[in-house]
Amino acid sequence: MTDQHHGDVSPVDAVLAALADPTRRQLLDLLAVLGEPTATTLAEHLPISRQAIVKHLAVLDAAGLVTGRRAGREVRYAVRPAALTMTARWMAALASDWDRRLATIKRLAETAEQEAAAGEAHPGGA
Amino acid sequence: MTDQHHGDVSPVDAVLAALADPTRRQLLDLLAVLGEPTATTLAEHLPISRQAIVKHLAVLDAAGLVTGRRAGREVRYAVRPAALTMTARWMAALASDWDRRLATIKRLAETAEQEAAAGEAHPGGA
DNA sequence: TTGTCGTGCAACTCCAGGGTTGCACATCGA
DNA sequence: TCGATGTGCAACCCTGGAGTTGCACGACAA
Repeated sequence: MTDQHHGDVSPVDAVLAALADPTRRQLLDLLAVLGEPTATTLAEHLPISRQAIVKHLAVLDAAGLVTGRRAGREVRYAVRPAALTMTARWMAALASDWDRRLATIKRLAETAEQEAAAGEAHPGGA
Repeated sequence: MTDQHHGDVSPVDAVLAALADPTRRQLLDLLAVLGEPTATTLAEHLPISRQAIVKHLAVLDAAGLVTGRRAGREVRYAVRPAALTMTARWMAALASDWDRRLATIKRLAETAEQEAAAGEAHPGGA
């Protein structure tokens, strides 16, 4: 009933949920800056435990915003722009849809106003 | 430490948090479709109470995604595309930033690889 | 004025998820 | 081989917020 025309069910759902958390956004920024850090490295840059970071990375991974490559005994994480780009596009489309609808409503309102004015001018026009 | 170059502190924060909830997105869609409904009207279209809807509308309003106009004894809500557009742009910029960084990293890696190969060719080069 | 309808406020329940700690397992260097 | 380092798993606490119900207040119509 809600996302019939936009496909909300898609990754967009997970991406928005993932981006909702400030720590997660911080993590993404950090990821972009550090290149391909490990969870342990990231933990050194944030005031939370490594475990918390791993959980966040799992969420980001599920949203397709991040990938983890195993390298020996460590796991190197990197950012993935694709999902973000897709979501940005989704949002832009939604916004322009709203714009369209609002413009239509405004136009209708103005038309109705004019017709009302015309009705006032010809009261017997009923 | 996180939003120094993107200005994360801005409305974007609130917008993302607001969009994180599926019910809220549903509400936005409904808002766009119905034009300028009241909380009560919206409640008739969703499986939750009016009070819950009012709370959601408050969140959306705080994020700048919605406005409420008083009209007599009722309040008519309407969608506001501006904040969404802004957030979409923010996301797109972030994504392209990631792309830039990833490209740089990749290029550096390839360069290092070539130099390593050159080093192999001239083992005494140290 | 009275009844009705819509909104606003407040208290309450409930659970998802952010964060922690503790420990077991695997990998690397010596 | 052994110690060190990094990861993975599991149990646990605790707060935020989604949702509910109940009621008081304000605005409209008769």
